[in-house]
Amino acid sequence: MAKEAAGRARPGRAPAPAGRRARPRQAEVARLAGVSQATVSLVLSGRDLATGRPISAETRAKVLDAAHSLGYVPDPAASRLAAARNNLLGVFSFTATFPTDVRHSYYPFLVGVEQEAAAQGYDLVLFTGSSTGGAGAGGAGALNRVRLADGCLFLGRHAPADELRRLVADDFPVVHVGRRDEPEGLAWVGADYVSASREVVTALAGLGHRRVLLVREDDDAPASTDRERGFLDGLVDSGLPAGSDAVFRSGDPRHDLTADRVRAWVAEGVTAFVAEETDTGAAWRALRAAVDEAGLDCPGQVSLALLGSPPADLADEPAPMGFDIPRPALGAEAVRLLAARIAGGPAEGTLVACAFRPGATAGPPPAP
Amino acid sequence: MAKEAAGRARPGRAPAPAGRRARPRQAEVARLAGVSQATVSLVLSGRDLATGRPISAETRAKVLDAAHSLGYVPDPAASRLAAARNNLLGVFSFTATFPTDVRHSYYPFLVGVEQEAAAQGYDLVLFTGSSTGGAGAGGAGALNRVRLADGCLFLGRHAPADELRRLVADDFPVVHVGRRDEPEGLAWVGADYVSASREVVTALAGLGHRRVLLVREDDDAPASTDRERGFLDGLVDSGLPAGSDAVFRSGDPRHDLTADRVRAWVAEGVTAFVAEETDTGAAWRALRAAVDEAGLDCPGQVSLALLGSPPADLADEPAPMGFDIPRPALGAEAVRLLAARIAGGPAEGTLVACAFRPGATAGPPPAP
DNA sequence: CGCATTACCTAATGCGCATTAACGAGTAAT
DNA sequence: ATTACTCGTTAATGCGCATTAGGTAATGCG
Repeated sequence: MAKEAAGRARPGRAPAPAGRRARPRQAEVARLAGVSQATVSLVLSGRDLATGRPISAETRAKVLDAAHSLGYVPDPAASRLAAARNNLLGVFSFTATFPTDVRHSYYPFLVGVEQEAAAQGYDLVLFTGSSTGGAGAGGAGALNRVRLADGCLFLGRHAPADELRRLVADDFPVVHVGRRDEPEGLAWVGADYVSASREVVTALAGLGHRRVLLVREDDDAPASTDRERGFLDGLVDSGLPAGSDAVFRSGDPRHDLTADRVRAWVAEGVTAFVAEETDTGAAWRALRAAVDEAGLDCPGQVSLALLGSPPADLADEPAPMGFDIPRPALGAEAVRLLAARIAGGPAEGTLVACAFRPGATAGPPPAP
Repeated sequence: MAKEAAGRARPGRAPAPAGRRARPRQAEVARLAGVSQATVSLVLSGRDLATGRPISAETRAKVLDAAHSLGYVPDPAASRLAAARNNLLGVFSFTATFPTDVRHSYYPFLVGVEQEAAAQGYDLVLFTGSSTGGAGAGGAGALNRVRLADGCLFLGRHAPADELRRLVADDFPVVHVGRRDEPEGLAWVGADYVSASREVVTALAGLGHRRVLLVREDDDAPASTDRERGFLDGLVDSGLPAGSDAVFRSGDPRHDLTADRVRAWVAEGVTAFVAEETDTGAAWRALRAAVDEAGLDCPGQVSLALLGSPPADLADEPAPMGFDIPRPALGAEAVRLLAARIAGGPAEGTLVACAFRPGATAGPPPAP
């Protein structure tokens, strides 16, 4: 393995790619402090104190001073390559981040993420779904860019299962935001729709309602399924009939949910309606419209509830009974879980409780 | 530089950190394809075609096959280390980033930043003012953390001049969001308040107003100065008197701007009032309140305009005439400028045009 | 006073990839 | 046949950092 002693050429890197050469390396710090690069590494990583590796206070000070005066910052790529960590947490979003309607869900989440990340000593790397930067080509291995960070959060329903699976299989710390069973061993955090929905139904029952109807769309996402389950659980808990006629499922609520139909239900004894929350809020909109058109007074003659938050454009209307997804809390919890994963913790799923919202659309049922 | 031939120890890395060892390296691909690692790198990066470095089709195919069958994905950390750049753009905010009131200005900006960054092939690193991650201590050299990125955007008025100066002096690519003259050679992007303000005045003049008054706070930030200049320019352009009595400056508009004073101005012939925009919106609030209290009908008896966007809590009132800062555009422009800086471009300042907003608070002056 | 500690520090090495001088094999030109 | 190239591929090297076996004073012990 001896090197050729002869005067071979020296390939390697070109001297200086012109750009900025200002960023100081550990070597410069070492030179300035009059020590070796290894010592600089030891001091700056604090590994000396932690592992009982003795470094004299004088040397420490010299190194620290030199590093500070040079404005030294470790190169994250190098740290990472050297099998350490870089205090960077990735955030990869699959949803279109930009349309205005997402503003209301993505940002609050980010607030929580940022706060908790800061608390844990991490900075954030925002990976953009459409970005083609970095190594792999745009579409295919785009997800691999995240490996630069110590771990990564994934947002949005459309995370490609196979790529995620690969990451998980390689034991790269990943946390998905939103319940997800797909890749085995994937950690996730999600809102507890089941409990929150149950609570809404319980509140309605507590007000005296005996017949409650759920209006939901024709979608089998976990978010929908969970809400229905919670709804039915709530009915059962309150001793109310939870048959299949307690749920009205429609692929197009705007057309199927007519005023006539609402009147018919009311005639049958239904006094409260519950709508699931979706991206578009179609079920809720249809319900409101139908009730209005049927000439029914909302808190007076029928009670309404929404299993989630109202769409942004209806924010100025009186708040419906329902619950709010604690997005900042969700973000914070995701970060906590991710940090735990990075530290070697298990890949578990975590539910975060939603906040019940009494609202102004529910009251006692009308006297018979 | 000859290596010690003697049987020295071999320190280096521990054999295998247990965890993820499954990921194939270029070396494995090379072995499977029966070529060298260098060839794999050349083929996979496509650098052979680009730089005219010829690689036989046969070899290419062998390498590609091997890579595919092994599920090879490049390690971004290694790529970035070897390439001396990391395709990371920093975003450092000095304002409290996440408190609710900033929500409305920070996020739209970030939208533009992210979009343009993605387009340019960069990912984003969000540095948090309070985060203590990384090497340097928290408070003092916190700004140095940003050096981990290829360049950095700075938001907020309170960027410490000396630290910024240091970065600029080291030729670290920096772009400040908001006009700024402080550190010589600092690149910045800002909204063109001068033109936008002038446009508002011109619109008012076009409606027939001959006496227009600017209400501003007692602050000499560029943002305020620019607005005043644009205001005065607009008056001059329209052949209106632009004396010092066209501007009312107050350290505390809430107390100084009374209904009586407004009545007096109106009696003197003032038919339109313009308020500058500030963080708190104090001038605009005071103006609205005083006009209301004076019992003046807004579009009818006096016209009002705001040099900027109304504060978030007044978003539901009728939109005032004025202009909107195109925050996404500003963000995008900032990224473009930063990318140019990284590529070795000059440190220039750039203005982005604001969008005129007709609003509903201005009309023709009342007949005399 | 000689040898074993102890306290501090440094040399050497590799992580995975990109880069480039150089080399071997053809092929064309002299 | 020797030189002059072109083509295709490889060996060697380093990016910046972390890691660890030693080395070298300074100190302890009998």
